[in-house]
Amino acid sequence: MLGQDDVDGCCPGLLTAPLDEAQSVELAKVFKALGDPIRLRLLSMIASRAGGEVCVCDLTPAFDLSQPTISHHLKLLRQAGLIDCERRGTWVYYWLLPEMTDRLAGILTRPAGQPLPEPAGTADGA
Amino acid sequence: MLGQDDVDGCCPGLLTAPLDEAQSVELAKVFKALGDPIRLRLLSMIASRAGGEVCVCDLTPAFDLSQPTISHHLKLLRQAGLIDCERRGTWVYYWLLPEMTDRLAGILTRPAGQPLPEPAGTADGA
DNA sequence: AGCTTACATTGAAGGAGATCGATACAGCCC
DNA sequence: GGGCTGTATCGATCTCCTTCAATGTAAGCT
Repeated sequence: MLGQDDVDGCCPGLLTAPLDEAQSVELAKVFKALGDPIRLRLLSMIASRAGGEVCVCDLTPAFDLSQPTISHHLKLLRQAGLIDCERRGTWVYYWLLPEMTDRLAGILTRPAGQPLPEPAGTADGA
Repeated sequence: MLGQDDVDGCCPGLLTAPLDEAQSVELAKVFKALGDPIRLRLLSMIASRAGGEVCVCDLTPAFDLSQPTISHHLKLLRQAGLIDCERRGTWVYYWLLPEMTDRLAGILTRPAGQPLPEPAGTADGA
């Protein structure tokens, strides 16, 4: 999933070559998961946790939303491959899957040797 | 916009500290703009263009969608701060705003000195 | 077993987003 | 000016997403 082909090449990049249709669909799923304030806050709370994992019981009360809603958002983040979870007794713990965020960061990073010209009509423009 | 406070600190990070509500709302807008296959392909076509800019007339025929739909997606990408455009005669040219993608990449990059433990029950777990 | 707590799933309601046809606007050409 | 081409906006429709209350499931406790 998510353009595994590219990973072979080490530096895929949304920004260096046009994405094909299948890649864009896979990538969009992950970005869509990040495209919600609640999920972003959930992810940041999980990722920034010292021990590396957070109990749902610590996440839910931080929001003004019902418990099923939080559970739903966590599910979407998990389906996007951004986090994973494990039940431990009564509680469920979530943690970040840094592989995915690393991949996204790489996809959004342009290789150094590719400066953008300034086409905004200031240099050679009109 | 988009957590300008953080930029001062140089390494904001979704992954190092919990996002506050306002930050998450701003960030979510940008990720939401990326959360669509069409917009991802548009962005990659624009960003990977050699000259740094693309004419809409080169973008529209690459998709099986109507011209207003492509225009709409370009507008969303522009409102997200990911691209900008300029009319030049009859045609309109779009280009990437690398500041935004750089910022996103930074936000998704964890500082080196913060290895994640593996809580998945393989080490000390059950 | 029965009760209680923690979390997930289901089903429904409301709102937001994607898409299109029609139309408006901007600039070129005759 | 009149017609033509390229692009944006408008309005409507349809689908998807967010949210909740209700319910189901898993685990601990008495």
